[in-house]
Amino acid sequence: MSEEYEEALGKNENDLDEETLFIVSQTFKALGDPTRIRILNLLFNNEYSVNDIADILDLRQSTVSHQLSFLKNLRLVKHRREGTFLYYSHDDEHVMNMLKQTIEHANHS
Amino acid sequence: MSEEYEEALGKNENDLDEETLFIVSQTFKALGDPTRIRILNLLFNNEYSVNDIADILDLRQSTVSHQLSFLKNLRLVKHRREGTFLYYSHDDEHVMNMLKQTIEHANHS
DNA sequence: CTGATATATGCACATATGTTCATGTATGGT
DNA sequence: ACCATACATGAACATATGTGCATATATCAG
Repeated sequence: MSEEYEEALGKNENDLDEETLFIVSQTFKALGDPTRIRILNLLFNNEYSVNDIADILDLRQSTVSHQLSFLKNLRLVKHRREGTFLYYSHDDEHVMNMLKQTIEHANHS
Repeated sequence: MSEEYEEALGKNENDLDEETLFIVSQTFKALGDPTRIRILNLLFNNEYSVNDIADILDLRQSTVSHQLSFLKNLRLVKHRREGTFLYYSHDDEHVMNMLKQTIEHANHS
């Protein structure tokens, strides 16, 4: 048994509390789906309505709406109403930066 | 129809190619599970054998083994053999940095 | 070679997830 | 009030995912 092991056992200094674990996993889970990545990637520079997103990415309206709802619950996107239109935009700089970094990291590999 | 929309339609400058999409989503998916987060978090500073990890995190040996296999396929961890023991350690600084940042981000929120 | 320990792996199972269809709600125009 | 358009939502479905059991493989000691 290593000393590191003995050091780790008992103390849960090395482990994460349940709430942190939940928030972190939810955040990454949001970025773990191709459709949501495409949507967030589209929102990097501009805001778009639900139907705009569906048309540009060739997705069903309901699919986009469900995913935007998911992202909105996690406060990764926000929206602004204009008549019957809802214009969505990103709302978490930290997450958007991670996404950008990872996309770049993936592109030159 | 917005100008941004017209700008985006047709050009897929705004969309990601399939391979990038796959790599990025796989990477984030790896971080989207509480068990894998706990394992990677444990590996921040030290290497541990499979049974060490199972004992410390109170998980089944097969669960840990399965998840390490998952992480190893994505090159997020590597291992070093010593007799019958396999000592696992992290193998992707970029991913570990993202994890650390996100944990800190979650903790003071 | 045998036994003991450490780890990996295939299968089965329960649950989670993503998409679609159908329909509901909301807003504005006439 | 009615219709048209934009979006949301619930249910159903197929697929993906995480875990556990049982078993296979690997390495070493004797």
